[in-house]
Amino acid sequence: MKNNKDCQKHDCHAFTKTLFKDLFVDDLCGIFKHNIVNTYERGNVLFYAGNQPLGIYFLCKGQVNIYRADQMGRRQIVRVAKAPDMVGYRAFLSGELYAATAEIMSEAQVCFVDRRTFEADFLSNPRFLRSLTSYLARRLGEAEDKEVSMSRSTVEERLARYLVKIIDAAPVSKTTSVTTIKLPASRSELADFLATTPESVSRSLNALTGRKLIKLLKKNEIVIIDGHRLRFLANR
Amino acid sequence: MKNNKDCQKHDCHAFTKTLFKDLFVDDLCGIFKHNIVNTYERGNVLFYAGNQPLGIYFLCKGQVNIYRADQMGRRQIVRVAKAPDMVGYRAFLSGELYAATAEIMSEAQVCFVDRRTFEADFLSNPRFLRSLTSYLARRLGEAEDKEVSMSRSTVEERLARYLVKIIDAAPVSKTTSVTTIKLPASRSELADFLATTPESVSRSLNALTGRKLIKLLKKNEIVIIDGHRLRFLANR
DNA sequence: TAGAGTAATTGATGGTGGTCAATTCACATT
DNA sequence: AATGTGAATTGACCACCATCAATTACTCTA
Repeated sequence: MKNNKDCQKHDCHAFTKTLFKDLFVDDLCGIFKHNIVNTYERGNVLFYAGNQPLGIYFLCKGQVNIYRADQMGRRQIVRVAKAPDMVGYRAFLSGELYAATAEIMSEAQVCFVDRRTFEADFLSNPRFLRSLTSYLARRLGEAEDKEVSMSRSTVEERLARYLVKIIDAAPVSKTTSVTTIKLPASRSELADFLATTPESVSRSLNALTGRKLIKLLKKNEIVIIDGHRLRFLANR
Repeated sequence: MKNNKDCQKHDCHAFTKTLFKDLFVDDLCGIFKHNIVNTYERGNVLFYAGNQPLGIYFLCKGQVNIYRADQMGRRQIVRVAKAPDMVGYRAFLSGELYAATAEIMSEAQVCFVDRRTFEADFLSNPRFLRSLTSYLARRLGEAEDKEVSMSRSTVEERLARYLVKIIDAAPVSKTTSVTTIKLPASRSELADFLATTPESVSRSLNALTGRKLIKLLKKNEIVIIDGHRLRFLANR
Protein backbone atom coordinates (compact mmCIF):
# COMPACT_ATOMS: atom_id res chain seq x y z
CA MET A 1 0.00 0.00 0.00
CA LYS A 2 1.70 3.10 -1.21
CA ASN A 3 0.89 6.62 -0.32
CA ASN A 4 -0.23 9.42 -2.59
CA LYS A 5 -2.36 12.52 -2.74
CA ASP A 6 -4.95 11.43 -5.19
CA CYS A 7 -8.27 12.00 -3.49
CA GLN A 8 -9.00 15.41 -4.90
CA LYS A 9 -11.87 17.46 -6.18
CA HIS A 10 -13.44 14.91 -8.49
CA ASP A 11 -13.57 12.41 -5.67
CA CYS A 12 -15.39 14.87 -3.50
CA HIS A 13 -17.91 15.35 -6.23
CA ALA A 14 -18.55 11.62 -6.34
CA PHE A 15 -19.18 11.54 -2.60
CA THR A 16 -21.52 14.48 -2.50
CA LYS A 17 -23.50 13.14 -5.43
CA THR A 18 -24.21 9.75 -3.97
CA LEU A 19 -23.21 9.42 -0.37
CA PHE A 20 -24.22 12.80 1.02
CA LYS A 21 -26.63 14.33 -1.36
CA ASP A 22 -27.29 17.35 0.80
CA LEU A 23 -23.68 18.31 1.26
CA PHE A 24 -21.90 20.95 -0.72
CA VAL A 25 -18.79 19.83 -2.48
CA ASP A 26 -16.52 22.30 -0.78
CA ASP A 27 -17.43 21.02 2.67
CA LEU A 28 -16.01 17.66 1.87
CA CYS A 29 -13.18 18.89 -0.31
CA GLY A 30 -11.80 21.17 2.30
CA ILE A 31 -11.56 18.26 4.64
CA PHE A 32 -10.36 15.61 2.27
CA LYS A 33 -7.36 17.31 0.85
CA HIS A 34 -5.49 17.24 4.13
CA ASN A 35 -5.77 13.54 4.62
CA ILE A 36 -3.87 10.50 3.59
CA VAL A 37 -4.93 8.37 0.67
CA ASN A 38 -3.57 4.84 0.52
CA THR A 39 -3.76 2.26 -2.21
CA TYR A 40 -4.66 -1.29 -1.23
CA GLU A 41 -4.76 -4.42 -3.31
CA ARG A 42 -7.11 -7.36 -3.32
CA GLY A 43 -6.93 -9.39 -0.16
CA ASN A 44 -5.73 -6.58 2.07
CA VAL A 45 -7.71 -5.98 5.20
CA LEU A 46 -8.73 -2.54 6.43
CA PHE A 47 -9.76 -3.72 9.87
CA TYR A 48 -10.56 -6.89 11.77
CA ALA A 49 -13.56 -7.83 13.88
CA GLY A 50 -12.72 -7.29 17.52
CA ASN A 51 -10.38 -4.36 16.95
CA GLN A 52 -10.80 -0.79 18.13
CA PRO A 53 -11.89 1.67 15.45
CA LEU A 54 -9.16 4.21 14.79
CA GLY A 55 -11.06 6.40 12.39
CA ILE A 56 -13.17 6.30 9.27
CA TYR A 57 -12.27 5.01 5.82
CA PHE A 58 -13.52 6.83 2.75
CA LEU A 59 -13.46 4.54 -0.23
CA CYS A 60 -12.51 6.60 -3.30
CA LYS A 61 -12.01 3.70 -5.66
CA GLY A 62 -12.53 -0.03 -5.57
CA GLN A 63 -14.65 -2.44 -3.57
CA VAL A 64 -14.62 -3.62 0.02
CA ASN A 65 -16.49 -6.59 1.45
CA ILE A 66 -17.57 -6.35 5.05
CA TYR A 67 -18.22 -9.69 6.66
CA ARG A 68 -18.85 -11.25 10.00
CA ALA A 69 -17.71 -14.73 10.90
CA ASP A 70 -19.35 -17.16 13.27
CA GLN A 71 -17.75 -19.81 15.47
CA MET A 72 -17.71 -22.34 12.67
CA GLY A 73 -15.61 -19.99 10.58
CA ARG A 74 -18.34 -19.43 8.03
CA ARG A 75 -18.32 -15.87 6.81
CA GLN A 76 -21.34 -13.82 6.07
CA ILE A 77 -20.96 -10.74 3.94
CA VAL A 78 -23.01 -8.07 5.63
CA ARG A 79 -22.32 -5.35 3.13
CA VAL A 80 -20.50 -4.68 -0.10
CA ALA A 81 -19.10 -1.17 -0.23
CA LYS A 82 -18.26 0.32 -3.61
CA ALA A 83 -16.65 3.70 -4.13
CA PRO A 84 -17.69 6.26 -3.25
CA ASP A 85 -18.69 5.10 0.19
CA MET A 86 -17.68 5.10 3.83
CA VAL A 87 -16.35 2.05 5.64
CA GLY A 88 -15.93 1.44 9.33
CA TYR A 89 -18.38 4.06 10.54
CA ARG A 90 -20.78 1.80 12.40
CA ALA A 91 -18.49 0.69 15.20
CA PHE A 92 -16.86 4.09 15.31
CA LEU A 93 -20.12 5.94 15.77
CA SER A 94 -21.64 3.52 18.24
CA GLY A 95 -18.46 3.42 20.29
CA GLU A 96 -18.13 -0.34 19.98
CA LEU A 97 -15.44 -2.64 18.69
CA TYR A 98 -15.58 -3.68 15.07
CA ALA A 99 -18.03 -6.54 14.72
CA ALA A 100 -16.96 -7.22 11.16
CA THR A 101 -13.86 -7.50 9.02
CA ALA A 102 -13.33 -5.27 5.97
CA GLU A 103 -11.48 -6.85 3.10
CA ILE A 104 -10.42 -5.24 -0.16
CA MET A 105 -11.93 -7.04 -3.15
CA SER A 106 -10.48 -4.99 -5.98
CA GLU A 107 -7.62 -2.53 -5.98
CA ALA A 108 -8.80 0.34 -3.87
CA GLN A 109 -7.92 3.86 -2.93
CA VAL A 110 -8.89 4.65 0.61
CA CYS A 111 -8.80 7.99 2.37
CA PHE A 112 -8.35 7.44 6.08
CA VAL A 113 -9.61 10.09 8.48
CA ASP A 114 -8.44 9.60 12.03
CA ARG A 115 -10.66 9.88 15.06
CA ARG A 116 -9.64 13.39 16.07
CA THR A 117 -9.97 14.79 12.58
CA PHE A 118 -13.29 13.13 12.00
CA GLU A 119 -14.68 14.53 15.22
CA ALA A 120 -13.34 17.99 14.52
CA ASP A 121 -13.98 18.35 10.81
CA PHE A 122 -16.94 16.10 10.14
CA LEU A 123 -19.02 15.60 13.24
CA SER A 124 -18.84 19.27 14.10
CA ASN A 125 -20.41 20.13 10.78
CA PRO A 126 -24.20 20.14 11.26
CA ARG A 127 -24.86 19.64 7.59
CA PHE A 128 -22.64 16.60 7.54
CA LEU A 129 -24.27 15.25 10.69
CA ARG A 130 -27.69 15.63 9.16
CA SER A 131 -26.59 13.79 6.03
CA LEU A 132 -25.03 11.13 8.17
CA THR A 133 -28.27 10.36 9.99
CA SER A 134 -30.04 9.99 6.68
CA TYR A 135 -27.28 7.73 5.44
CA LEU A 136 -27.42 5.57 8.56
CA ALA A 137 -31.18 5.34 8.33
CA ARG A 138 -30.93 4.11 4.75
CA ARG A 139 -28.37 1.50 5.78
CA LEU A 140 -30.61 0.41 8.61
CA GLY A 141 -33.45 -0.06 6.16
CA GLU A 142 -31.26 -2.19 3.93
CA ALA A 143 -30.12 -4.29 6.86
CA GLU A 144 -33.71 -4.93 7.93
CA ASP A 145 -34.65 -5.79 4.36
CA LYS A 146 -31.89 -8.32 4.25
CA GLU A 147 -32.83 -9.70 7.62
CA VAL A 148 -36.34 -10.45 6.41
CA SER A 149 -35.05 -11.74 3.12
CA MET A 150 -32.67 -14.13 4.83
CA SER A 151 -35.33 -15.38 7.19
CA ARG A 152 -38.17 -15.95 4.84
CA SER A 153 -36.91 -16.58 1.34
CA THR A 154 -35.41 -19.59 -0.37
CA VAL A 155 -31.92 -19.45 -1.80
CA GLU A 156 -33.41 -19.13 -5.27
CA GLU A 157 -35.42 -16.09 -4.26
CA ARG A 158 -32.47 -14.48 -2.55
CA LEU A 159 -30.38 -15.07 -5.64
CA ALA A 160 -33.09 -13.53 -7.79
CA ARG A 161 -33.10 -10.49 -5.52
CA TYR A 162 -29.36 -10.22 -5.82
CA LEU A 163 -29.49 -10.37 -9.60
CA VAL A 164 -32.18 -7.71 -9.72
CA LYS A 165 -30.03 -5.49 -7.56
CA ILE A 166 -27.11 -5.95 -9.93
CA ILE A 167 -29.30 -5.15 -12.90
CA ASP A 168 -30.66 -2.00 -11.32
CA ALA A 169 -27.21 -0.86 -10.27
CA ALA A 170 -25.75 -1.33 -13.73
CA PRO A 171 -26.29 1.32 -16.41
CA VAL A 172 -28.83 -0.53 -18.54
CA SER A 173 -29.26 0.02 -22.23
CA LYS A 174 -32.93 0.83 -22.56
CA THR A 175 -33.06 -0.38 -26.14
CA THR A 176 -33.79 -4.00 -25.37
CA SER A 177 -35.39 -5.96 -22.58
CA VAL A 178 -32.74 -8.65 -22.86
CA THR A 179 -29.81 -7.66 -20.72
CA THR A 180 -26.43 -9.17 -20.19
CA ILE A 181 -24.73 -8.70 -16.88
CA LYS A 182 -21.49 -9.93 -15.46
CA LEU A 183 -21.42 -11.59 -12.08
CA PRO A 184 -18.99 -9.57 -9.99
CA ALA A 185 -18.29 -12.42 -7.59
CA SER A 186 -17.36 -16.06 -7.51
CA ARG A 187 -19.84 -18.72 -6.43
CA SER A 188 -18.16 -18.82 -3.10
CA GLU A 189 -18.37 -15.06 -2.51
CA LEU A 190 -21.97 -15.11 -3.63
CA ALA A 191 -22.63 -17.88 -1.18
CA ASP A 192 -21.16 -15.79 1.62
CA PHE A 193 -23.38 -12.91 0.65
CA LEU A 194 -26.55 -14.99 0.32
CA ALA A 195 -25.79 -17.01 3.43
CA THR A 196 -25.62 -20.31 1.65
CA THR A 197 -23.05 -22.60 -0.01
CA PRO A 198 -21.33 -22.47 -3.40
CA GLU A 199 -23.12 -25.68 -4.32
CA SER A 200 -26.52 -24.17 -3.65
CA VAL A 201 -25.66 -21.06 -5.63
CA SER A 202 -24.75 -23.28 -8.52
CA ARG A 203 -27.96 -25.24 -8.29
CA SER A 204 -30.10 -22.14 -7.95
CA LEU A 205 -28.45 -20.58 -10.96
CA ASN A 206 -29.32 -23.74 -12.85
CA ALA A 207 -32.86 -23.70 -11.56
CA LEU A 208 -33.35 -20.15 -12.82
CA THR A 209 -31.93 -21.24 -16.15
CA GLY A 210 -34.34 -24.17 -16.24
CA ARG A 211 -37.26 -21.84 -15.62
CA LYS A 212 -35.99 -19.73 -18.53
CA LEU A 213 -35.48 -16.61 -16.45
CA ILE A 214 -31.79 -16.35 -17.19
CA LYS A 215 -29.18 -17.96 -19.37
CA LEU A 216 -25.63 -18.72 -18.32
CA LEU A 217 -22.79 -17.80 -20.65
CA LYS A 218 -19.08 -18.24 -20.30
CA LYS A 219 -16.98 -15.92 -18.19
CA ASN A 220 -19.56 -15.42 -15.49
CA GLU A 221 -21.88 -13.61 -17.83
CA ILE A 222 -25.61 -13.92 -17.46
CA VAL A 223 -28.35 -13.05 -19.90
CA ILE A 224 -31.55 -11.91 -18.28
CA ILE A 225 -34.27 -13.49 -20.36
CA ASP A 226 -37.35 -12.71 -18.32
CA GLY A 227 -36.60 -9.78 -16.06
CA HIS A 228 -40.25 -9.44 -15.18
CA ARG A 229 -40.62 -12.88 -13.71
CA LEU A 230 -37.21 -12.55 -12.10
CA ARG A 231 -38.42 -9.46 -10.27
CA PHE A 232 -41.58 -11.24 -9.26
CA LEU A 233 -39.53 -14.05 -7.78
CA ALA A 234 -37.25 -11.53 -6.13
CA ASN A 235 -39.91 -10.00 -3.92
CA ARG A 236 -41.48 -13.04 -2.46
CA MET B 1 -56.72 7.08 22.56
CA LYS B 2 -57.22 9.96 24.88
CA ASN B 3 -55.11 13.00 25.21
CA ASN B 4 -53.20 14.24 28.22
CA LYS B 5 -50.09 16.12 29.26
CA ASP B 6 -48.26 13.42 31.06
CA CYS B 7 -44.86 13.25 29.45
CA GLN B 8 -43.02 15.46 31.86
CA LYS B 9 -39.67 15.73 33.57
CA HIS B 10 -39.33 12.17 34.80
CA ASP B 11 -39.94 10.89 31.29
CA CYS B 12 -37.19 13.09 29.97
CA HIS B 13 -34.85 11.63 32.53
CA ALA B 14 -35.63 8.15 31.34
CA PHE B 15 -34.85 9.11 27.76
CA THR B 16 -31.57 10.81 28.51
CA LYS B 17 -30.44 7.94 30.67
CA THR B 18 -30.94 5.21 28.10
CA LEU B 19 -31.74 6.53 24.70
CA PHE B 20 -29.48 9.53 24.44
CA LYS B 21 -26.81 9.20 27.03
CA ASP B 22 -24.93 12.29 25.97
CA LEU B 23 -27.89 14.63 26.12
CA PHE B 24 -28.69 16.90 28.99
CA VAL B 25 -32.12 16.47 30.46
CA ASP B 26 -33.19 20.02 29.86
CA ASP B 27 -32.61 19.76 26.14
CA LEU B 28 -35.23 17.12 25.85
CA CYS B 29 -37.54 18.48 28.50
CA GLY B 30 -37.79 21.85 26.92
CA ILE B 31 -38.94 20.22 23.76
CA PHE B 32 -41.19 17.56 25.16
CA LYS B 33 -43.44 19.66 27.27
CA HIS B 34 -44.97 21.38 24.27
CA ASN B 35 -46.03 18.25 22.56
CA ILE B 36 -48.99 15.96 22.65
CA VAL B 37 -48.99 12.75 24.58
CA ASN B 38 -51.56 10.15 23.61
CA THR B 39 -52.53 6.92 25.27
CA TYR B 40 -52.96 3.85 23.09
CA GLU B 41 -54.16 0.40 23.95
CA ARG B 42 -53.09 -3.01 22.81
CA GLY B 43 -53.78 -3.63 19.15
CA ASN B 44 -53.69 0.02 18.13
CA VAL B 45 -51.41 0.87 15.26
CA LEU B 46 -49.11 3.87 15.21
CA PHE B 47 -48.36 3.66 11.50
CA TYR B 48 -48.65 1.27 8.59
CA ALA B 49 -46.08 0.07 6.10
CA GLY B 50 -46.41 2.07 2.91
CA ASN B 51 -47.52 5.28 4.60
CA GLN B 52 -45.73 8.61 4.69
CA PRO B 53 -44.01 9.42 7.97
CA LEU B 54 -45.63 12.40 9.63
CA GLY B 55 -43.23 12.77 12.51
CA ILE B 56 -41.53 10.84 15.27
CA TYR B 57 -43.08 8.88 18.12
CA PHE B 58 -41.46 8.94 21.54
CA LEU B 59 -42.57 5.98 23.56
CA CYS B 60 -42.89 7.06 27.20
CA LYS B 61 -44.60 3.93 28.46
CA GLY B 62 -45.51 0.55 27.05
CA GLN B 63 -44.29 -1.64 24.24
CA VAL B 64 -44.50 -1.43 20.46
CA ASN B 65 -43.77 -4.21 17.99
CA ILE B 66 -42.43 -3.16 14.62
CA TYR B 67 -42.95 -5.72 11.93
CA ARG B 68 -42.70 -6.16 8.21
CA ALA B 69 -44.98 -8.44 6.26
CA ASP B 70 -44.20 -10.33 3.10
CA GLN B 71 -46.52 -11.26 0.24
CA MET B 72 -47.70 -14.40 2.00
CA GLY B 73 -48.92 -12.27 4.89
CA ARG B 74 -46.37 -13.69 7.29
CA ARG B 75 -45.15 -11.05 9.66
CA GLN B 76 -41.63 -10.66 10.84
CA ILE B 77 -40.99 -8.59 13.92
CA VAL B 78 -37.98 -6.47 13.12
CA ARG B 79 -37.80 -4.71 16.45
CA VAL B 80 -39.47 -4.58 19.82
CA ALA B 81 -39.47 -1.07 21.23
CA LYS B 82 -39.93 -0.62 24.96
CA ALA B 83 -40.20 2.74 26.70
CA PRO B 84 -38.21 4.87 26.69
CA ASP B 85 -37.48 4.65 22.98
CA MET B 86 -38.18 6.28 19.65
CA VAL B 87 -40.40 4.76 17.01
CA GLY B 88 -40.76 5.64 13.37
CA TYR B 89 -37.45 7.42 12.95
CA ARG B 90 -35.93 5.21 10.28
CA ALA B 91 -38.27 6.05 7.44
CA PHE B 92 -38.50 9.62 8.60
CA LEU B 93 -34.77 10.17 8.57
CA SER B 94 -34.10 8.36 5.32
CA GLY B 95 -36.94 10.16 3.58
CA GLU B 96 -38.66 6.92 2.62
CA LEU B 97 -42.09 5.48 3.23
CA TYR B 98 -42.58 3.29 6.27
CA ALA B 99 -41.40 -0.19 5.46
CA ALA B 100 -42.90 -1.60 8.63
CA THR B 101 -46.01 -1.42 10.75
CA ALA B 102 -45.88 -0.34 14.40
CA GLU B 103 -48.39 -2.00 16.67
CA ILE B 104 -49.00 -1.34 20.35
CA MET B 105 -48.49 -4.46 22.43
CA SER B 106 -49.26 -3.12 25.88
CA GLU B 107 -50.99 0.06 26.93
CA ALA B 108 -48.69 2.83 25.85
CA GLN B 109 -48.13 6.53 26.21
CA VAL B 110 -46.72 8.06 23.11
CA CYS B 111 -45.42 11.56 22.59
CA PHE B 112 -45.79 12.53 18.97
CA VAL B 113 -43.48 15.16 17.54
CA ASP B 114 -44.50 16.39 14.12
CA ARG B 115 -42.14 16.85 11.22
CA ARG B 116 -41.69 20.59 11.54
CA THR B 117 -41.11 20.51 15.28
CA PHE B 118 -38.69 17.64 15.01
CA GLU B 119 -36.67 19.42 12.38
CA ALA B 120 -36.66 22.66 14.29
CA ASP B 121 -36.21 21.49 17.86
CA PHE B 122 -34.35 18.22 17.53
CA LEU B 123 -32.40 18.06 14.30
CA SER B 124 -31.14 21.59 14.75
CA ASN B 125 -29.58 20.62 18.06
CA PRO B 126 -26.04 19.38 17.34
CA ARG B 127 -25.86 17.46 20.57
CA PHE B 128 -29.05 15.63 19.77
CA LEU B 129 -27.84 14.99 16.25
CA ARG B 130 -24.64 13.51 17.54
CA SER B 131 -26.54 11.24 19.93
CA LEU B 132 -28.81 10.25 17.13
CA THR B 133 -25.96 8.99 14.95
CA SER B 134 -24.70 6.89 17.81
CA TYR B 135 -28.19 5.54 18.38
CA LEU B 136 -28.65 4.68 14.71
CA ALA B 137 -25.25 3.01 14.59
CA ARG B 138 -26.21 0.81 17.55
CA ARG B 139 -29.46 -0.13 15.87
CA LEU B 140 -27.60 -0.95 12.68
CA GLY B 141 -25.32 -3.24 14.62
CA GLU B 142 -28.29 -5.03 16.13
CA ALA B 143 -29.91 -5.44 12.74
CA GLU B 144 -26.75 -6.95 11.30
CA ASP B 145 -26.46 -9.25 14.28
CA LYS B 146 -29.95 -10.46 13.72
CA GLU B 147 -29.35 -10.87 10.01
CA VAL B 148 -26.46 -13.23 10.69
CA SER B 149 -28.39 -14.98 13.40
CA MET B 150 -31.34 -15.57 11.12
CA SER B 151 -29.17 -16.85 8.32
CA ARG B 152 -26.90 -19.18 10.16
CA SER B 153 -28.57 -20.45 13.29
CA THR B 154 -31.20 -23.07 13.93
CA VAL B 155 -34.50 -22.17 15.53
CA GLU B 156 -33.27 -23.67 18.77
CA GLU B 157 -30.19 -21.45 18.79
CA ARG B 158 -32.22 -18.36 17.95
CA LEU B 159 -34.60 -19.19 20.75
CA ALA B 160 -31.70 -19.63 23.14
CA ARG B 161 -30.39 -16.22 22.11
CA TYR B 162 -33.78 -14.71 22.71
CA LEU B 163 -34.01 -16.23 26.17
CA VAL B 164 -30.55 -14.99 27.07
CA LYS B 165 -31.57 -11.52 25.98
CA ILE B 166 -34.62 -11.66 28.21
CA ILE B 167 -32.52 -12.84 31.13
CA ASP B 168 -29.98 -10.08 30.69
CA ALA B 169 -32.67 -7.46 30.34
CA ALA B 170 -34.47 -8.53 33.50
CA PRO B 171 -33.17 -7.42 36.89
CA VAL B 172 -31.72 -10.71 38.07
CA SER B 173 -31.43 -11.70 41.68
CA LYS B 174 -27.75 -12.51 42.05
CA THR B 175 -28.41 -14.83 44.96
CA THR B 176 -29.00 -17.95 42.94
CA SER B 177 -27.98 -19.27 39.55
CA VAL B 178 -31.44 -20.68 38.96
CA THR B 179 -33.60 -17.99 37.48
CA THR B 180 -37.24 -17.85 36.67
CA ILE B 181 -38.39 -15.63 33.85
CA LYS B 182 -41.72 -14.98 32.29
CA LEU B 183 -42.13 -15.18 28.55
CA PRO B 184 -43.48 -11.79 27.50
CA ALA B 185 -44.99 -13.12 24.30
CA SER B 186 -47.21 -15.87 22.98
CA ARG B 187 -45.79 -18.69 20.87
CA SER B 188 -47.13 -16.96 17.83
CA GLU B 189 -45.48 -13.61 18.61
CA LEU B 190 -42.28 -15.40 19.43
CA ALA B 191 -42.49 -17.17 16.11
CA ASP B 192 -42.85 -13.83 14.34
CA PHE B 193 -39.80 -12.53 16.11
CA LEU B 194 -37.67 -15.59 15.49
CA ALA B 195 -38.89 -15.95 11.92
CA THR B 196 -40.41 -19.35 12.41
CA THR B 197 -43.77 -20.93 13.31
CA PRO B 198 -45.58 -21.42 16.61
CA GLU B 199 -45.17 -25.17 16.20
CA SER B 200 -41.42 -24.88 15.88
CA VAL B 201 -41.20 -22.59 18.89
CA SER B 202 -43.09 -25.20 20.86
CA ARG B 203 -40.82 -27.98 19.71
CA SER B 204 -37.67 -25.99 20.38
CA LEU B 205 -38.86 -25.12 23.85
CA ASN B 206 -39.35 -28.82 24.41
CA ALA B 207 -35.96 -29.64 23.00
CA LEU B 208 -34.30 -27.22 25.42
CA THR B 209 -36.27 -28.82 28.21
CA GLY B 210 -35.11 -32.24 27.10
CA ARG B 211 -31.51 -31.10 27.15
CA LYS B 212 -32.12 -29.86 30.71
CA LEU B 213 -31.30 -26.25 29.94
CA ILE B 214 -34.68 -24.92 30.95
CA LYS B 215 -37.85 -26.12 32.58
CA LEU B 216 -41.35 -25.09 31.56
CA LEU B 217 -43.83 -24.07 34.21
CA LYS B 218 -47.41 -22.96 33.93
CA LYS B 219 -48.32 -19.43 33.00
CA ASN B 220 -45.53 -19.00 30.48
CA GLU B 221 -42.90 -19.12 33.17
CA ILE B 222 -39.53 -20.65 32.47
CA VAL B 223 -36.87 -21.78 34.89
CA ILE B 224 -33.36 -21.41 33.58
CA ILE B 225 -31.58 -24.50 34.80
CA ASP B 226 -28.28 -24.25 32.97
CA GLY B 227 -27.71 -20.65 31.98
CA HIS B 228 -24.16 -21.39 31.02
CA ARG B 229 -24.95 -23.96 28.40
CA LEU B 230 -27.86 -21.84 27.24
CA ARG B 231 -25.47 -19.00 26.57
CA PHE B 232 -23.12 -21.31 24.81
CA LEU B 233 -25.92 -22.45 22.54
CA ALA B 234 -26.97 -18.86 22.04
CA ASN B 235 -23.78 -17.73 20.36
CA ARG B 236 -23.32 -20.40 17.81
C1' DT C 1 -0.38 -27.38 -26.18
C1' DA C 2 -0.03 -30.05 -22.13
C1' DG C 3 -0.53 -30.27 -17.49
C1' DA C 4 -1.53 -28.62 -12.95
C1' DG C 5 -4.32 -26.39 -9.89
C1' DT C 6 -8.48 -24.22 -8.79
C1' DA C 7 -13.40 -23.35 -9.51
C1' DA C 8 -17.77 -25.10 -10.64
C1' DT C 9 -20.99 -28.63 -11.17
C1' DT C 10 -23.48 -32.82 -10.20
C1' DG C 11 -25.09 -36.64 -7.35
C1' DA C 12 -26.44 -38.91 -3.06
C1' DT C 13 -27.94 -38.42 1.56
C1' DG C 14 -29.56 -36.73 6.00
C1' DG C 15 -31.17 -33.02 9.02
C1' DT C 16 -33.95 -29.00 9.92
C1' DG C 17 -38.07 -27.14 9.94
C1' DG C 18 -42.60 -25.72 7.50
C1' DT C 19 -47.33 -27.36 6.83
C1' DC C 20 -51.54 -29.48 7.85
C1' DA C 21 -54.43 -32.11 10.83
C1' DA C 22 -55.61 -33.94 15.19
C1' DT C 23 -55.41 -33.67 19.93
C1' DT C 24 -54.68 -31.77 24.39
C1' DC C 25 -54.43 -28.00 27.51
C1' DA C 26 -55.70 -23.58 29.85
C1' DC C 27 -58.89 -20.62 31.25
C1' DA C 28 -63.21 -18.24 31.54
C1' DT C 29 -68.13 -18.45 31.89
C1' DT C 30 -72.15 -20.36 33.46
C1' DA D 1 -68.52 -29.43 37.57
C1' DA D 2 -69.71 -28.79 32.65
C1' DT D 3 -68.83 -26.48 28.60
C1' DG D 4 -66.84 -23.67 25.14
C1' DT D 5 -63.01 -21.19 23.02
C1' DG D 6 -58.58 -20.30 21.64
C1' DA D 7 -53.85 -21.48 22.46
C1' DA D 8 -50.42 -24.96 22.63
C1' DT D 9 -48.77 -29.32 21.60
C1' DT D 10 -47.97 -33.50 19.02
C1' DG D 11 -47.64 -36.40 14.90
C1' DA D 12 -46.98 -37.32 9.97
C1' DC D 13 -45.16 -35.82 5.95
C1' DC D 14 -42.46 -33.39 2.66
C1' DA D 15 -39.56 -29.43 0.74
C1' DC D 16 -35.36 -27.13 1.10
C1' DC D 17 -30.77 -27.14 1.56
C1' DA D 18 -26.11 -28.27 3.83
C1' DT D 19 -22.73 -31.67 3.50
C1' DC D 20 -19.54 -34.77 1.47
C1' DA D 21 -17.70 -36.98 -2.47
C1' DA D 22 -16.87 -37.37 -7.27
C1' DT D 23 -16.57 -35.40 -11.61
C1' DT D 24 -16.14 -31.81 -15.01
C1' DA D 25 -14.88 -27.22 -16.51
C1' DC D 26 -11.93 -23.46 -16.48
C1' DT D 27 -7.45 -20.83 -16.33
C1' DC D 28 -2.85 -20.07 -15.91
C1' DT D 29 1.77 -21.27 -16.58
C1' DA D 30 5.57 -23.72 -18.51
